[in-house]
Amino acid sequence: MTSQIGLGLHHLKTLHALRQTGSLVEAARMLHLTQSALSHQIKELESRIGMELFVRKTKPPRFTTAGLRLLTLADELLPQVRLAEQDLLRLAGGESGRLNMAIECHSCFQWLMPTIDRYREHWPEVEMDFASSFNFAPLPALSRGELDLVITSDPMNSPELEYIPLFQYEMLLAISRRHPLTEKEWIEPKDLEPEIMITYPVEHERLAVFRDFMDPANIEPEAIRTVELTLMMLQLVASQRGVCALPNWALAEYLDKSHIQTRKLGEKGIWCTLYAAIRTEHKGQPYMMDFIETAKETCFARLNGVRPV
Amino acid sequence: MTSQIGLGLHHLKTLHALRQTGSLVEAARMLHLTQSALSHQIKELESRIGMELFVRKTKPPRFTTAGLRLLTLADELLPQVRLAEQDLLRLAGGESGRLNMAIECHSCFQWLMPTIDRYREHWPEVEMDFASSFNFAPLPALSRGELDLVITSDPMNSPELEYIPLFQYEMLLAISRRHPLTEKEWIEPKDLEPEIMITYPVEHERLAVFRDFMDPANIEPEAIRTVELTLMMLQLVASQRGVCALPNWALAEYLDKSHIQTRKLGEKGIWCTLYAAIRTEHKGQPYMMDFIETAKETCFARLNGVRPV
DNA sequence: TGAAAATAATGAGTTTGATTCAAATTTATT
DNA sequence: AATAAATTTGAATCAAACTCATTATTTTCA
Repeated sequence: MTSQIGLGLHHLKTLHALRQTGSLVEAARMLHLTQSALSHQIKELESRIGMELFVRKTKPPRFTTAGLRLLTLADELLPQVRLAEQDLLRLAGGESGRLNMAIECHSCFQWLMPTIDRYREHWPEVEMDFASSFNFAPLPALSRGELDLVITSDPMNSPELEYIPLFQYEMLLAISRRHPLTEKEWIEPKDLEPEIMITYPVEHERLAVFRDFMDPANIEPEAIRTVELTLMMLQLVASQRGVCALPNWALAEYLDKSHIQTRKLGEKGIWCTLYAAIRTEHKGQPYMMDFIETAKETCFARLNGVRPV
Repeated sequence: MTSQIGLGLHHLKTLHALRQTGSLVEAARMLHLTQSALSHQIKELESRIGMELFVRKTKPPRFTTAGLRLLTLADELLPQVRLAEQDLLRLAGGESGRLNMAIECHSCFQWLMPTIDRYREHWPEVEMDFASSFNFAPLPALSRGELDLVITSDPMNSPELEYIPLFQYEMLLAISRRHPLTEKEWIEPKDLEPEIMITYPVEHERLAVFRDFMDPANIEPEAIRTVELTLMMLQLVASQRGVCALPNWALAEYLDKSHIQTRKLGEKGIWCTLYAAIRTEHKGQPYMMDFIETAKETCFARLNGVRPV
């Protein structure tokens, strides 16, 4: 072609990720590349079209007209590419699998439902189901083949299981805005000693507040109260009946509406990784990997505060 | 990304060109690559998605479902990419140019009009005009700066002019279907000695039948009759008033309707290249190169029998 | 404001993937 | 069956894209 810019899909993916994350570092993590790679890539593209694509001086980068034009293109193309690739996978993979799921992290319903909706459109023949029981250990069930996919934040080592990281999130403490701890920038373990902790009804070790924060400091809360629903937890917190630790993205939508504030757990905060656990034999299966891919995309698109890998 | 096929725009361009040309050789020429490159490229892609994209055993390749799916994608994406690149060029290039055109090949109106229509949508500020006079030499006018673009099939050497090849076409002899020469597979120069040649009213040397076919064999036709309109030429041929030589693509649409047949000129046929002539200073100017690009695309899309470069 | 941390840019070197070349193989043509 | 055309293949080449290590810039916060 004569008037060639030499635009490639990777350019569009980069710009797309850059807008979504707001920084090269994060975008790079999302794309499994180095920040340097993206920097070079964009610079090269800019030199070819003879213009800047975004203004670097601002914190979330501000895109120029040219950059915005390419983002528009990315928004048009990438989904179409995605659909085509799904179609090809289905054509090739052929076999329709089974997808019995369970979640360990109860807040996950929030993004799991939209994920399933999107996924079902392209894999109509995949049989999906939920193991909704609250009181059994999903990972052993996965090993035994009763389940096919488990969303979990603490991998349990096993040769037959494979853990694919979905994203990272921060565990925050939710407190009433009238709570004395609002005075503090971040929470120390001993701050929680006089508090009533509201948690999901799962084993102690499964909860990151205990496992990664209070237990290491050898601190116990005044009391523990378990509730099954996130919304109810927040009601209790708002009405000063206790405090609770929840993922930042699960809290995000309630911060404005309710009388709740959040604080970091420890100076650096507690960061967790959410994984999709599957049996090793399923690794690489198109219908499976595509579900995970869809899940990731859904999360990054809908959840505030989550980070790649 | 997890379930990555690694599809690239170059794959889509290749498939697209393959469908348009019907063979790897031609597709490669269209993309300015070797046919080997395309072969490797496709094979690699096929191995990644685990299926064949087209059946090679047939003359025009028959695409598989997977191949068709990718072609659908190509039809969606490539135009969008094209538009975006045009927008970027315009954003960058800024200056709106002038485009005074002239054609030496009279049949060219057929594709020039659609080209201009498409082009104007994206370069509304470029001022376009035609030098429609039939009896002046366009190339000198181009040198003098009176024109900006000339469509010609015989370049005249000059340091300040640049020739960009658009496509190749075959010059065919059009004869009545009751004409005795229909007996022959292909035409020899001496076959034309007793014939009345119908031509456009331009200089003898400018006509490929004479320059490349009869002159070298030192043969003259019985008589020469000039007409300005292609359609009238064909009417005369059909009613046995003479024969004429025209580009294959100009003839294509009349072959079914009228009582006309065509024959190759010489065993191998006469192949001509059509060029866009511009002043060297304009080479690389976005608005100019993009016009030429649009012209090429229009031709390949609308004209039967033309070949890349 | 100045020091430390985070983020981005840069240059050199490396890797990977894409392309070419030359030769072999297959397919079409006479 | 023989020749020509198109395609495939493998090895070598080339260039784009990436990483690593370093420097520069920006942001944060004491």
